[in-house]
Amino acid sequence: MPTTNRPRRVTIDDVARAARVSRQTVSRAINDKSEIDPETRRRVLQVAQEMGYRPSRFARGMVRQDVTTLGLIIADVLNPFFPEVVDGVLEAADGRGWQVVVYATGSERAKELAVAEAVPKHVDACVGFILHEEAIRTIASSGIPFAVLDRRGRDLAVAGVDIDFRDGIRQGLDHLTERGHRRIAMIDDRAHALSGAPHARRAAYLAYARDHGLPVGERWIQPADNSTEGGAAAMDALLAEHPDVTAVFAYNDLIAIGAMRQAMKRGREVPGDCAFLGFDGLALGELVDPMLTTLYIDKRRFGKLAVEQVATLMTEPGEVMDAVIRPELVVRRST
Amino acid sequence: MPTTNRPRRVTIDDVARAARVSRQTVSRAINDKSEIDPETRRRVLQVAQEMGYRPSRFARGMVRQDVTTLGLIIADVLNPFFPEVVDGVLEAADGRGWQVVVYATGSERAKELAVAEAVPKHVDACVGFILHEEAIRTIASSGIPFAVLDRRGRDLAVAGVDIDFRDGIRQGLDHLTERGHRRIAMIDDRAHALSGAPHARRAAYLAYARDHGLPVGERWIQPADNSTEGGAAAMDALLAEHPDVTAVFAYNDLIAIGAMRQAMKRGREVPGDCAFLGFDGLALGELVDPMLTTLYIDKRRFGKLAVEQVATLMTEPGEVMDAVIRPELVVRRST
DNA sequence: TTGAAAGCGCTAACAG
DNA sequence: CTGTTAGCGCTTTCAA
Repeated sequence: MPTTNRPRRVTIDDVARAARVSRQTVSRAINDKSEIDPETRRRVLQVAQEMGYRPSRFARGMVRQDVTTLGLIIADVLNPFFPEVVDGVLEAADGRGWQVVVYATGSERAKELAVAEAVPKHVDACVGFILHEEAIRTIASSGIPFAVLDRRGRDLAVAGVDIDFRDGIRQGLDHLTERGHRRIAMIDDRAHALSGAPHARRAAYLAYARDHGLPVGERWIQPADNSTEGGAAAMDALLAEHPDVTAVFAYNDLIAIGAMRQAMKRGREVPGDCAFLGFDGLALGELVDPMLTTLYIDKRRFGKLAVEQVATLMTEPGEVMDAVIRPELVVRRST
Repeated sequence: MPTTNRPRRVTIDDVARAARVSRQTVSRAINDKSEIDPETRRRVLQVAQEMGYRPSRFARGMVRQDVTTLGLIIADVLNPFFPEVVDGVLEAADGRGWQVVVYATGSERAKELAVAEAVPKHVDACVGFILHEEAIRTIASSGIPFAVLDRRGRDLAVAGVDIDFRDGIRQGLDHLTERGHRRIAMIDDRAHALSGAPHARRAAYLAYARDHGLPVGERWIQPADNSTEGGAAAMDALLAEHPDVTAVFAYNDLIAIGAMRQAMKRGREVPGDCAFLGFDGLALGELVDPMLTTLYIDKRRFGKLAVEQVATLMTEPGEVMDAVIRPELVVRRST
């Protein structure tokens, strides 16, 4: 067996002993305090370095209650919607000196629940984009300051940010009908539709169609996976069922782009034969051809607002705040 | 003044006292241990809930040394290169039950140094995409397990992943020369060029041009901001200086896309008048028109490998590993 | 400038 | 099933 065999971590006491000083003095050296002889400090630091000493962040955190860690729950970093939200959150957190721990759930129920269970043990506060209400409740009931990133009008007693989908969709569909469109289909996010979560986009689309006497309804809603590939596949299905469609309103830009490209591949001219309207306002929308008309939402602000809410909750516990983000129609070439 | 005035946090002892049990029993209830009467548990949980008790993660971490927190340093989430890296890191970390704390530096020297200084205090291990060597050294010397995400062939005694830019660029430029191109310009990342960090892409481009007698060199390198806008601006500058350019090799896909679109706006046909070659292989490259030829690198794997390296370092301290990612030429329509 | 004592809040191990 | 005893590793008093 080896001569040295200590799985135990090197502690401040070990260093103190080796440097022949009190652990207090080691602490002073490590933390760069002033009340210490420069020479002593040098020696202590030297010894600490050699021994590979690293202060335990738990022991330190225990006595100085000053670091705040924020949990950030998102669905999927690969969906370009989220990096912008994350950026807003990181910036707001950084401004407060907070650490940010990121969790991705893929919006899967089991994963959301698992994260909801674990998160409160590891962070001081949390903001999250969460589909399943049960997961939201789990976090809320843990008692940590918490804001949902997409309250979707849920009347839970939880702080959060709402996006005014209804108004956004009115803007978007007004725009399409003004351009003369009537057979406006919707390509929806399948996972969202199946989750049982409130679905303002879908509801607003149906309500608008009804109120304006458009010849469309449930049967003009085509489900899709949340990706460009999903949008493409859904477009094929849509064209098969409703070849006379003249405009498509998509759940988001990613799906819209996939659908639009597929339509073009199938020989449709955009926007001549079929117009496309997205939702989110991804940077991506300006890079495709034709550039995508979309309902822009300020995703960085979205993230920031949620952080501001939990910041308030840290001082004003129990407060239930809300904030609303209003989408803005950005007309480009696809409509 | 208010009757209740306790800024002090509710501790396990407070709950124990209120529930008239030992704090051990409270601990058992909170942690869902089996050795406890269900009725006692219920009561204790109830009291804890009412008092707003939340276990201190520091105190807990102190006695159970089981949570591992990984620091992840990136430049910018908004650059689509990073979400993929982050995804790989999150997945690898999640598989090990690790938490991930994310820091964005914008590759700015001051910010990188600040993060490098702070990170070791807050995490157990770290992987980072860091431009400035001084920041790398700071983290390395802190003693935490650490792997750089982009070692760039630096001969530091630090674990990390290398990307074989030299080979990638050979593949890319071979492809362009086979297509008959000779006046191949490069659009470079200005910040990288100015940082003093090793710059394999630039070096490989120049070496290739020299070795193959291409009529280009330093003066055919145009600096750009790292964005599509940056690429567009650089393309204008490039066309002004070298109107006879027939192909552009860009620092990355983002810049390539910006440059390509600008060239088209200026009346150049792509790839007829001017071909474009990117680097990174972003999903984005398939969405633009024409689709971008690029040197694909597996960014998720990139992140994963780095995590594997620090995982090894946790058990095998001091080991200096490396891994290499080889770019792969993906020929699409822009060349 | 240095050291000794006193906890921070929690759980593991053992005893009852 | 429940309580008691020991720390986990560090910093903040306070004295020397």
